[in-house]
Amino acid sequence: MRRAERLTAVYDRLFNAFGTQHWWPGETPFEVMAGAILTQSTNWKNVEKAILNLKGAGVFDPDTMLAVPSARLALLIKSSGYFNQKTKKLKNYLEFFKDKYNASVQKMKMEATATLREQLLGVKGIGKETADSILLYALEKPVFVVDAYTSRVLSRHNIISEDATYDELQELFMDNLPHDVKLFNEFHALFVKVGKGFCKKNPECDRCPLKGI
DNA sequence: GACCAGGCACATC
DNA sequence: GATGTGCATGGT
Repeated sequence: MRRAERLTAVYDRLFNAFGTQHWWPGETPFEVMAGAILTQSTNWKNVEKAILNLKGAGVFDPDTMLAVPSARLALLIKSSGYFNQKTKKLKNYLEFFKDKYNASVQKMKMEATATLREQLLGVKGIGKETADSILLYALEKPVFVVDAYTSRVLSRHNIISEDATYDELQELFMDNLPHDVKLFNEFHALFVKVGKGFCKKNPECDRCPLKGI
């Protein structure tokens, strides 16, 4: 089967099994941006607590967050783990967001995708997955987000090599699927869904919707 | 009480 | 370029 057909088959099976995932689980683009950093190597539940804390403290907007002393910010996001590192990362990002785009999502969206990605990757603490998550889920740019689940699920089902790189995986999707924001949004979310569930451990793959694909 | 979670930067070879 | 390590909480 051709690459494109194979990927479409994967998508169809996942979508038929799990349906719409309603991602990203954040209310605003800014919440997606902050969440993308906070969820690095961290369970989303722990991130939700951190975001609730930030909202509860009344500091969940770019200007206020930048002004909050790092020690206090770290305490507020404690539940998300790596809190000292993430405090720096958040502030680095917020400085960039404010300096370059006046903390305006609308202004940011007007910039070319390739330029945005370069700029995001230039922010210390923003790597490929975080940059792409912000591009797709906050700015609605057609960029495929790769993560540990994408690689795990696809390699487990012998669709890609176990040691395929981020770039290789991203190209696989970008070269073989229409650059559609809705499709990329749903597809990534479905990988997380199946990765957390049936594909987590080999034995459970018996009931995996991707079995035998 | 291990083990892992929607990464990333940095050091070292 | 590949490989190893620190960062840290909370759920299973």
